[in-house]
Amino acid sequence: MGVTIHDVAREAGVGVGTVSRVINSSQSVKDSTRERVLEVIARLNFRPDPIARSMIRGRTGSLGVIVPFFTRPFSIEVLRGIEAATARLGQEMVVYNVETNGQRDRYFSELPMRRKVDGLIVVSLSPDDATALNFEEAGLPAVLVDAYHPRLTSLVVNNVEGAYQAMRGLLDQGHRRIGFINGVIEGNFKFNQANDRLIGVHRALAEADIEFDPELMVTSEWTRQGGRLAAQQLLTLARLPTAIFAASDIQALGTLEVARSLGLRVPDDLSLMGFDGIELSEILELSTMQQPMAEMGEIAVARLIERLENGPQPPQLIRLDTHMVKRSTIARLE
Amino acid sequence: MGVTIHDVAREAGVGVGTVSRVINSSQSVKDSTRERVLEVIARLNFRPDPIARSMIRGRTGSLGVIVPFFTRPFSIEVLRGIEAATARLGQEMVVYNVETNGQRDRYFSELPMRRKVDGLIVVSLSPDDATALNFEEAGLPAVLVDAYHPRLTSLVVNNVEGAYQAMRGLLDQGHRRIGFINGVIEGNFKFNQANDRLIGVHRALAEADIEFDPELMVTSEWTRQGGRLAAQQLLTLARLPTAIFAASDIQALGTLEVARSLGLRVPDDLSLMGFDGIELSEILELSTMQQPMAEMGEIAVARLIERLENGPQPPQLIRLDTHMVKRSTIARLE
DNA sequence: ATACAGGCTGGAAAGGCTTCCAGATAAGTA
DNA sequence: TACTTATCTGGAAGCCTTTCCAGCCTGTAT
Repeated sequence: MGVTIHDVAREAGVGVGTVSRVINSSQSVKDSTRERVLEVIARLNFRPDPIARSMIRGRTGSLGVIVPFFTRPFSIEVLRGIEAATARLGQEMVVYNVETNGQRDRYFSELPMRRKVDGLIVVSLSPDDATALNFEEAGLPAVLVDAYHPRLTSLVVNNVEGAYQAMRGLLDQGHRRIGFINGVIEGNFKFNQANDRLIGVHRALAEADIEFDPELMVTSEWTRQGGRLAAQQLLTLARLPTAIFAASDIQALGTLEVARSLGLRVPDDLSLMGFDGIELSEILELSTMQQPMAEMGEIAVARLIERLENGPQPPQLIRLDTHMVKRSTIARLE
Repeated sequence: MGVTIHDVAREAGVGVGTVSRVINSSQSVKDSTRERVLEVIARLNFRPDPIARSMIRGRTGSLGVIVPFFTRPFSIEVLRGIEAATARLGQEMVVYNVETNGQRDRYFSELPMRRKVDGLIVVSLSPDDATALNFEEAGLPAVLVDAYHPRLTSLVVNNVEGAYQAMRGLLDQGHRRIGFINGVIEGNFKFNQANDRLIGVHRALAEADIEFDPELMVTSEWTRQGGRLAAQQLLTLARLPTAIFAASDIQALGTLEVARSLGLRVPDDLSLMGFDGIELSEILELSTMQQPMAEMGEIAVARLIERLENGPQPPQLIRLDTHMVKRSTIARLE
């Protein structure tokens, strides 16, 4: 315990510089010397202290992830991709969970100061201009996943197109009266997925020449309970929708529960389409729009590391595709 | 960017020692001095570098979690508790996911060397003696969750009692022919939850004066697919069981799926009892034995921090209780 | 007026590594 | 043999804090 580079140097009869060069596999060390040092390192079971290393290198070897409600299936899937990529690259992943606006703001403003992580991945949260600038000035590379800011590399799914296709899936089965449960607009931050999905819905409707009926659109939280509340509203309308598109699988689950409790059979009485493609959707046999969640995590790490190795890069907007996975919650309307 | 304690000292016309004392709120600083320094700190937006700090303090402010398949619902729930506790204490949580024995062994042997975390929480993995000793010698405090080692503080659920009660729940409903799907024994490591649960099953059976029928006990992996395989075996027996107790909810899910595909109605044709109490069990209306997962995570952090503050403590075995939550997958056998 | 205790303060040392510069050695050239 | 060049190597400086020790300055007791 506590064996340092000096101990190794003394024991091997060389200078500390040489030991350092061996550790960092610099080529300008004579083979015979290298071997001697290596032998001592092994014998003493020496490991360079990562803290001292970061101290001088200015890199910690850790990547931070700021993620709201990290136990949400969506977050978990993204985290899975991030973890896989960081582990592969010998980096560590530290997760900053946010459940309140206060927490979010604190992390946004504090993290750049304490340089405890080399880079930041922000999931499902779009920083405001001041925050983005702050990241930049502090020299903390950041990439966004499922969120967007013009100054930061952002990974998003084509929400407009995804929602459009989801609606088309329903429309193509003959549905005309389709409920839409959207996610609630995020705090005071600008960009959000919800808006794009709404646009896609409108486009599909317009294309099918169906007039948008406001009472068919309900907004709720991105949760099971939110889905329940929204479905409750939709499924007690005087004129029932024959299908519902929920902006997330988790809201679709809530819808499913309400439908069941109301004695509505899915898909016979009600067709249902989700969004995300979390594992639950498979278990529930829920039709959905699949997002490449883990892949987004992996790409985010790759971008971050690239930025770390090669210095500042122009921000990039990376748009990935969703695809429909048809399961058994959709039926043709006779 | 890059403002150090020296800059502050110069700007405030004091020595670095004084600035340090102000930062660390030592009381031996004259009020007038303190204010002057504080003013400069605010003006320069100075934040002490956490790396330099850990360098000298020997504490990093991070806790590591070694967890197998961290996306498993069980792991996530434990992680949730850990995250909540660490965040509350201003610590960071870094997660080391393990998916192979190699990974596990590497983390076990490497982590104590690189002192990147102040302490370790090991979930669902029981270290062997050499590893436990290694932790000790390296001075890395570790606590185990859902795992056990005599030299380490361990948090477990009363698996014997839990399994016993689960079986009693079934027995009390008149079931006599009960299948048991157990989890597979973990690698070459000694302690495991599976064994205890088996003991509980035996006890309940013995008490009910039922002879143990080996063909009713199947072992599979702790996964959905494992559950499917086991259920497939159990539900194609010549004499079908009227109930099944699965050692985890996730295996119960697999069982549910096989039952459905075989045209067996749950609970009419087959009663089903799970173990864990993950969110999915609620969604599926699955009866189960609830473990206090998040709570285990919180307690683990508390113990670790206590150990960190107050120095070595004798290892403790903390046993928590499970409790039965009755939902709709169990019916009385007529 | 002198001595002394106590409160504050400055700054060197330490913590473990990497990097850079200069020196030493070996090899090559005239 | 004398001189260059290339290859290796040693060790000091530096990264940014905290801590410890010594010194300064008051105010108080004698």
